Amino acid sequence: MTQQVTLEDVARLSGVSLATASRALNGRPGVRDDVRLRVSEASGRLGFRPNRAARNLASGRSQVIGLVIPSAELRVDPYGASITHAVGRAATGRDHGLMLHLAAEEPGDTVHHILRDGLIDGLLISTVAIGHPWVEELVDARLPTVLIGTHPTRHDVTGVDVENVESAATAVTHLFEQGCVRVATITGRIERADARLRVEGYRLAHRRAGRVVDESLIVPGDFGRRSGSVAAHRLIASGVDGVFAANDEMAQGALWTFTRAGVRVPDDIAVIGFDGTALEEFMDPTLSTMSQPFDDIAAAAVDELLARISGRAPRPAPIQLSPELLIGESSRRSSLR
Amino acid sequence: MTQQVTLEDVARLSGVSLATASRALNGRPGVRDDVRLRVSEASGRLGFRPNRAARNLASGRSQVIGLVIPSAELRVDPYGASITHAVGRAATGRDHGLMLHLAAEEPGDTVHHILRDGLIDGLLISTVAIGHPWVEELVDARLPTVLIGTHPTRHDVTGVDVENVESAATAVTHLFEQGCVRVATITGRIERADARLRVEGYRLAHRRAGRVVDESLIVPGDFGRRSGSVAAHRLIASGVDGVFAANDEMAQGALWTFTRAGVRVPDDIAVIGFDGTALEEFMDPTLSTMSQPFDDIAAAAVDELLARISGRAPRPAPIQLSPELLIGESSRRSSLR
DNA sequence: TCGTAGCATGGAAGCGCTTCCACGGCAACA
DNA sequence: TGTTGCCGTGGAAGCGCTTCCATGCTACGA
Repeated sequence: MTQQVTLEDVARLSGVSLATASRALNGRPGVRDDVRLRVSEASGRLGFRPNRAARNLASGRSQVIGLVIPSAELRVDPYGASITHAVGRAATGRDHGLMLHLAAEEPGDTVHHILRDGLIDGLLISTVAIGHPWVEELVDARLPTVLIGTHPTRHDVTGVDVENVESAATAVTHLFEQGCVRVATITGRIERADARLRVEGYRLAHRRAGRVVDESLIVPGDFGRRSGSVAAHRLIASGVDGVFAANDEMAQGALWTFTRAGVRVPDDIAVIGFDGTALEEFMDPTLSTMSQPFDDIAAAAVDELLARISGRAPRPAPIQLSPELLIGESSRRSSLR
Repeated sequence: MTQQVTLEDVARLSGVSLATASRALNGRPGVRDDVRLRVSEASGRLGFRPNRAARNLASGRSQVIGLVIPSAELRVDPYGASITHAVGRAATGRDHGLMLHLAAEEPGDTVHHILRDGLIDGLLISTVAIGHPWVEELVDARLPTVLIGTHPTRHDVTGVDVENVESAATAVTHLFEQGCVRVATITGRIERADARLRVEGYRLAHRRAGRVVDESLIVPGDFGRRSGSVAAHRLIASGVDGVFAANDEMAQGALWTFTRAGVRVPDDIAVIGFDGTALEEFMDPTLSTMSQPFDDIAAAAVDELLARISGRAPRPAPIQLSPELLIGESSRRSSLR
């Protein structure tokens, strides 16, 4: 019903065999130019749309890649939307479709679905999903896979990520440069590699500045807005004058708490986040952040995945990109410079 | 490579024919219970994963539906993420995959991609995409389609939406109840049906309250945060004490402008939005809104689409759901009650 | 002039599954 | 006991495409 014009029709109309018609339309070599033209013209005239399923079955490739992202992330964290968006663009730009797999909490079920859904050539797994036990199963399945993010333990699979340590250090150093002397950090879920690496960057910045880290200022969070708010509460009494939150959501939560508590940002406490998901405009104050190059990350991830799918598989090696320091009002202390 | 266990292996191991094995695994009638059990056991033992492409080719169904959503929407408007998320859940819950189609600005290309991608059984088109000229092409393609939202002109295709007029009226009435006497509205892109319907609701509320609409208080916006901010600027001098924004993004933009300008919310001006995409917590002040039942919308849309796919196609009729009034600080005027 | 390489083309075999149809066996009926 | 009918099963024909292989042709060099 949806399909009726088949390759055979095209072949017949252009007076060639199925084989030739197929070759002509797929740009395979060994077809005379005039024939190719005739076929493609016939195809156009008939409104031929190749049946993907058949092509997939015959060729073993579907031209579709999957993206696994935890259900909750897409809903509440702009990071998920940003990544999804960027991956979608990247996939489309490379003539591939994108199957979205929302990973529920229940483990096995998801994996089963994804693998059974078989019709994907490869899989992209978002950071936020890494650490879920079922991710292991996926990675172990014989399906080309690339992570978006850094896996805490496994190095047998390629991950594309921002350079977390150096970026976090940049953020903290920026606070130092604004005159902050006592800088805290609100961490992400510490099981996650990126969360740990950002703490490491926090330490690195201190080391570089010749300062000593006050361990009590490393406050655990979970990347959620609420946890940023809670952490901020704890920090108000601790005499800090700068806060580096491991993502923008927590930074926003902290900002909210500070504002409510009458703490002036950035004058009393300067704040900087990470990700670049909070629109820099239309917040009060606008948020400083390390903005992730989502499009570049997605492009790199998709390219890497396609390479693996087509067998051009270099050995797994992390790909790292650099975020950009965006200075907003939450950390700009003109008075203190 | 990714696939090696075929139905034939399962059939052989369980000592039945392909036909029976297929029937057994698909729950088709006409298979003795013990045979069915034997087959499913063999399937499990071999780790059989049916090849989707083959199944699709043979059955003509792919168990995959597509979601079209404008590229930009997913990135900047939480509405897109919310819808995508909800649809993903709904599709998965009904044992269907979800292909994500990010609609670029360029028209033809997108359509071509989507249709060529053929391997979807049906299509969901998000509100935000409605109005784009290429949507017409999609709707006209012989592919089951359901809209999420209301199409401004076409009624030959089913749409699932919130009851916009009544909901908008509820929001505005709520402002009246808080003591507002001069209420403005910031509209969405007026080409869109929902934008128009919400203005209609705004008028309806006035009519019900026996008030007359001041046309100058109907300020055009485009659903973007910035336009809310710009509109708010215009409104500050107009002596309004209440604003109904056609979505939360614009409400947030307005809130930002008001706060910057020293206008107290809700005391000077009360604000209410629409959508429920702004987290009600962690804003200052927290935003009142008409919260859309995203999950219900998605479920209804997917169900409707699946019905059409399987031929159980009732004639196109809009399905309408009701949002919920969530009262936040931006409109709660305890002092005035 | 013949042999041979090389190219464009067609034939046909699948890819792995679903499903129509025919068949054999059994129970229920006359 | 013979007939009818149903149920469970297997055979086999595709679904629409890709691709291997064989074929015929042209063009070239010997």
